[in-house]
Amino acid sequence: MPELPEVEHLRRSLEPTLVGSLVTKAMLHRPDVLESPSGSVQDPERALLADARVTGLRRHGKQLAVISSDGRALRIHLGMSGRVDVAPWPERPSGDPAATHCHAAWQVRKTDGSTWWMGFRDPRRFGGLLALATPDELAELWRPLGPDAHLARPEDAVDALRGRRRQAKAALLDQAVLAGVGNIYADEALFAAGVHPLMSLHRLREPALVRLIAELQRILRAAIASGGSSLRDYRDASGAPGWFQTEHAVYGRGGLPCRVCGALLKESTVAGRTTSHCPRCQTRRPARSSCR
DNA sequence: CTGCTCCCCTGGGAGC
DNA sequence: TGCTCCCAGGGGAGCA
Repeated sequence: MPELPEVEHLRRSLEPTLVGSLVTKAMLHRPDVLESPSGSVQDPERALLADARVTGLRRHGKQLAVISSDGRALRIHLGMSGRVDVAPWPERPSGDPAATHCHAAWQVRKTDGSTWWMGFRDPRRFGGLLALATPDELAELWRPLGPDAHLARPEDAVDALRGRRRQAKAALLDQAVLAGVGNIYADEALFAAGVHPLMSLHRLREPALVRLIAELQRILRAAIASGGSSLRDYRDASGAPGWFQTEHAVYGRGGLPCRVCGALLKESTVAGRTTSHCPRCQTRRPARSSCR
């Protein structure tokens, strides 16, 4: 599961293959991973953009959408374990372990005449594909989401958080507040900003909110530049892992010493998710943060 | 509104 | 080597 940086890295790595290309074949191996806003899908191949010319790849938060010239779009959500792979056609041999849990596949032809294979794999099937018939349907789908955590202007992201009576971590994880932040980057941003995960946002002063967003966006940018964090499943479209996980200051480091102050990081459950934070660097009153 | 709990599903690692 | 238990990047539903 990929969070925003992994999805953005995927979007960028798919662009050279997909944008401008023609979808010459679409295959659905597992019907229940494909839905439409109304629920059922009558014509799976058309829903998967068969015969479409791809004009762009858009991302909002953790969701990716393949846009075609006739208005159709396909929303890809990776869930916890989703991946999209591309490889030169013909399709990888069936014995290839990389072909397991491949629920949908495409053949695309680039303008240079080369033919490529693309596959959507998702072992846990928390992700999925959603077929949109028009640009309006995509807009409607994304309307409930908060501003994209990476693309939003800092002041707009601060607006999204300001005044909410919620625990800071719960708010960051809520896609309707700010889109794209998941468990890793929520913990990392809170640590970098010196904010305790249980701190109520409405008790944060303006400078603390500004700092939280600044640190969050800085970390997201750095993670995107690193190709994202690879824990277990995540790989980009060419199968390469990211390496941002080596930069994690708190995520997955419960019980280990804080890299800033040396205190032992605490692990707990916040908003239903495993959370680690530094008891010394992340106070409930971030204005008095003792580190950095 | 907010926060819980439970559920969806498979695979990998730890411990016995 | 094999079994069981627990955990995992996400998100939605139902309930207090």
